[in-house]
Amino acid sequence: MIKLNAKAKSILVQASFMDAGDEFATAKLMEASTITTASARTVLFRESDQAEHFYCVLNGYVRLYRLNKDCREADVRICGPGDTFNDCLIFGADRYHYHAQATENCTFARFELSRLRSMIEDDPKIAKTLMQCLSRSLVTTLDCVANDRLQTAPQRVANYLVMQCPSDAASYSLRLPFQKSVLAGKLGLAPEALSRAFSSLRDAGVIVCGRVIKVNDVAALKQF
Amino acid sequence: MIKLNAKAKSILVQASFMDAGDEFATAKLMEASTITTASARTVLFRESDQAEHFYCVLNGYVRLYRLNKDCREADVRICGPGDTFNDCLIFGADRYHYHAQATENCTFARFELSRLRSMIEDDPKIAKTLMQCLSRSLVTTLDCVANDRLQTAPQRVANYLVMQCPSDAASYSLRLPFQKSVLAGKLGLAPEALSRAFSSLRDAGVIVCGRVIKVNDVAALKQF
DNA sequence: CGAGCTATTGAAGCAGATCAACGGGGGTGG
DNA sequence: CCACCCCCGTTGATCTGCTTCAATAGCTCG
Repeated sequence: MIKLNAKAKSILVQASFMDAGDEFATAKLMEASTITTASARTVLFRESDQAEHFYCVLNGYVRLYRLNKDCREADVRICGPGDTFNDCLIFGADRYHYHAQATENCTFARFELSRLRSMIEDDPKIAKTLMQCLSRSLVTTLDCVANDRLQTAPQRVANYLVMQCPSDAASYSLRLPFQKSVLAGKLGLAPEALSRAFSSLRDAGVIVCGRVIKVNDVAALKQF
Repeated sequence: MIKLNAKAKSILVQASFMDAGDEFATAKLMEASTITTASARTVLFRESDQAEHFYCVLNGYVRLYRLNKDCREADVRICGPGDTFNDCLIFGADRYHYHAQATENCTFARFELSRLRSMIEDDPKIAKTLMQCLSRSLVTTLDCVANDRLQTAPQRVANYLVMQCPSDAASYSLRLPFQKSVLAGKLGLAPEALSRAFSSLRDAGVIVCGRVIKVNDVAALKQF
């Protein structure tokens, strides 16, 4: 166990999952957390392992994914700084629903599920906080289903770029916070399909240069 | 407003979303509910309408769906008796995230979001109940993403049939509780694709006769 | 500077959507 | 009660979009 350093603490406090409680509730949660790290490609847990922890990502990105019987992988979610996962286990099954793998060196705040359960019984503020986590996870996942079912590859990419756009900017530049293959997985695409989607957006003023993506006309992307 | 009749009440009590609270909490929830009905094809609310209610289905099936900009529809979830929806709005956005339409004549227990919020603050048991709802919704939706991304049409149908199978039966017969087009939407398929998926399962001992489906070999389906 | 991984591009194959036509069953009205 | 009609479901044909496979180029990190 590593003691909370200043940066981790600040991310944890800023993480939206903390912002519902009052100071007292925040302090209690903070005190119940254990900071852990995982190096790139580490598998944090596997589907149907005994469930033990709820996580809040402080640093890096985590893939949550499933396997089919041919062992092909499909991401169900990518979690970055401030995101929580395993919220569905607090009052749910006692087994993980997916595999989790660090895409790079990562830092987490980790909470024992059993301890969270008893904190919730005692403090409605904490319950509220965790309900907000659950809501966010659910909305994210619903959006994912809708996007998968309604949008083509270029539309998904355009949509992602629009979502990342700082408010009301007409054009902007973005450095991807992870590898393109991670973005492909997040969007439910093969890496090749992502690459082709980017090229098809070139006409709409999207210029890709390594991890840096330049969006010349946000409004045009929204049409896509 | 319609008074709870015996059947509606029994479904509501049995609905898993009630089973976490003690009798007192259950009574409070029951008292806060309004029973409403919707006739076939009624749209209950539309995406980005002002959010007002949390629902528990007592009877019938509801489609939750989104539209793309060409107005093509895609279901994100089908809710039947005992299922809840709009749990993500209790501590979330103040707008609906999808359209909702009754696929047939339906009955619901409906709760005002604002009232639920204050009940949660007062009673941790109710918070726990609603967290279980949220967890169930989230798991269902995660499964949906994973299935969409990992399985072909026949596999999705096989999986659905296996899920409906009474525990450990070697063979069984099922009457679909809704139209095939609803099942198609639930599985993220066009109706034609569902039809073809059924025929491709004929070799695996699946016989379709109108709404009745006979599954001769559940084990064989699990392989699919 | 080299090794290995990441990304791009091309070609081929496949799964599912879409369009169109037809058959049957259930509901409605006469 | 019967007949009609509409809608649901099926089947066939075509088309699009994505995956898969393969080869190559570029990056990153020892």
